[in-house]
Amino acid sequence: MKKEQRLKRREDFRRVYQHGTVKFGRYIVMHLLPVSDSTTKVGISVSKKVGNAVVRNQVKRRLREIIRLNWEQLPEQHYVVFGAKVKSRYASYQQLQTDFYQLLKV
RNA sequence: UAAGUGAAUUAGAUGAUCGCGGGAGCAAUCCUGAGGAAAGUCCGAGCUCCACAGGGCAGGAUGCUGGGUAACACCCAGUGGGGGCGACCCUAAGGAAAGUGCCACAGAGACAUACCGCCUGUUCAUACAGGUAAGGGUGAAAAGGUGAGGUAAGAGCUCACCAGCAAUUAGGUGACUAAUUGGCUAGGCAAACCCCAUCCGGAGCAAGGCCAAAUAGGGGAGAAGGAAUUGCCCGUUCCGUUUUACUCCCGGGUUGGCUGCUUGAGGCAUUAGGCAACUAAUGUCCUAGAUAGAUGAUCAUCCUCGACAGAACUCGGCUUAUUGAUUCACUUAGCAU
Repeated sequence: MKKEQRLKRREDFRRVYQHGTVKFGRYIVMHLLPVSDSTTKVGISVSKKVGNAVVRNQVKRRLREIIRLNWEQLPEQHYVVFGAKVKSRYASYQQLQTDFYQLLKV
């Protein structure tokens, strides 16, 4: 994931949460918002409920890896925010990946 | 061999593919990239800004001695006390004749007191008066303890030993220790207030600096005094008393980029000093700097693959969490020689 592919500003996150559509998976939550003036950007959110800093980092890295390898499958010209559910701390890489594919299909 | 005590080390490795942060380079590419606790934010400093002639009070911290350090509540070496057969471990350990306060329940009595008992006197007797801390009972704690003498009964009343106190002498830088002598003595709690000694400005990298953008030069109230001296007072300084100083309230705007940002009371080795903590000299090494926040995924091999856990200005400590090993020194018990 390059820097320009990331969603950074607090304002952008708020827009996606307020106006976007939501899809729930087993371990992940996906927020989608179509935008006209930008390419696709992705943000990851892992709350402190998931675990301590080590656990949160692990979940973030796995999600980032999955997103990087499947970048082509994401919709174009969208802001996407992935949120990790509390269960995700027990999920393996494969489980997260299958969850990710299912969310994209729906 | 078993049980144990005290230290120290390590924190998976190697290779392949894809991928991320930082640095160098025109580029290809190369180099580099989390911990022993990075944690808790509990102490102490550096650094930055604010304030600062000075004095006093309040408040806080520390509390056996000597040393180490930039500093500390930390470390080292000792002293006293407590625990363990021992290696060793624990210890907020100044002052109780400056004052105040507290000592539950029980008990006659918790700091000045005779409940039972014992003895003496008066009395036929009950009872009363006096003496008495040896015995009983209560309690965490009750007039130093044990033995002997002594006495109406007793009591450091007398003596011996032990404990405690004071003085002298000796040793030690000192906490203190030892010996001798003396008078034989009326609790505990200061992690209760307090007293004594020593030390102490405030806020923190979202500190602070630069650049850019944006908004505003506003409205209302108080007002002859106000502000600074970051708790208070004295003192000092500054501004204002002609609406304009100043204070409070309302309203409006900004939270982008660069910098601070990693070379430091730094690590390692040798030598010298010191019991040690540590210090000095010389040589050598450069080892993260992100900002929605960089270390992952998959596979193979080795030996079973591991716990706690993720830098956010930087150091020195403390405390807490924790797996599997390895090494060294020592103690006790048993067996063999």
